Amino acid sequence: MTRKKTSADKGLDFGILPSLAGYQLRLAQIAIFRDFAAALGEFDVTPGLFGVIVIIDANPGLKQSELARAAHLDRSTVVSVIDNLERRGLVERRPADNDRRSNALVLTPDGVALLKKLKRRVGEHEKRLVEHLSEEERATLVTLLQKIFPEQR
Amino acid sequence: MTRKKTSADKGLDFGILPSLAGYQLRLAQIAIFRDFAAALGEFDVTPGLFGVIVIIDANPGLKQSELARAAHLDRSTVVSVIDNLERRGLVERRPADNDRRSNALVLTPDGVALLKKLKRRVGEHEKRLVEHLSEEERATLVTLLQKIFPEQR
DNA sequence: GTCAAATTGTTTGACGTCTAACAATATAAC
DNA sequence: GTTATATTGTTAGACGTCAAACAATTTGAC
Repeated sequence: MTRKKTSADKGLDFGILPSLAGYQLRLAQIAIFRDFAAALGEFDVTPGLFGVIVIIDANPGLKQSELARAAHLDRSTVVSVIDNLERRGLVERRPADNDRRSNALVLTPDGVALLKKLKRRVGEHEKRLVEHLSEEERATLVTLLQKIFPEQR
Repeated sequence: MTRKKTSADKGLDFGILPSLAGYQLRLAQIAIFRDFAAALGEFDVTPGLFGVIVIIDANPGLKQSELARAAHLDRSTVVSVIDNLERRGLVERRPADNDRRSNALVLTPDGVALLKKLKRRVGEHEKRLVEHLSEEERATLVTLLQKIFPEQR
């Protein structure tokens, strides 16, 4: 027996949680988000927002719906995300060719410039993230992560 | 060169994202959340809420602040979480001994009964989660995850 | 013992996300 | 060609989370 339920000391009992891969992943995610926010807080950019900017940069002219699918966001969420980025002058909605319903998304020069700074910060963040992993372990981690619900991507 | 930026086909370019461990972790997390929601949607329980119930069960009488720290939630978030669980008759706030500021949290019999059902569902979910991993790979994954920002836990 | 500092639970307001509904437009069936 | 169906962007409403401020209470310094 490792720990009595009724123990009065500060060490809490986490029940089955630590044995669940989903829980460990969630813990890692929370820690990552914290470090990411601390590293990029000055720019008001979350991991999700960073992903959106990278995807627009790599696919100029893509439509909001395509962005939604790529970034695992709802179409309605993309509306407010792009509202946000457009208000900040980082992204532009242009009329799309051949489809008067759609907007073609492009990064503005300011957006491109910001992305450059963000990439440097994210690089440093990523370095801290894998600080206690060897390069081989890092590669293994990525491989294993990709084996989780691969049918969903 | 693997893909032209200006390609007009559906395959989007994800830029540096796939090379980031943080991004792969985020993708896995999103997929896990989806499956969890599908598996437990009927009970209106998220991974975080499940964790809260497990922790209360394993540490009856703990205070809201202790729960907040354990579950990585803000104190103010715990208020609404417990409001929710108390409204559903799953958790009870009792006056704590020796501290008139604090509440001692305990699961009601209904809460204990629900937890039992939840655990079965979560077990099935966890099984799907590691479906494409060998037992050894699963253990490795957990070990590697624990090496990410270990100082934060 | 008194009084400053810390802790606890709470409220309020903000933010990001989702779902459901809608109008405009495009596509497919016939 | 006309008409039904699907897709796109949007709004409105809900939910979960956080941070800041607050009153009640406890703890610690002296």
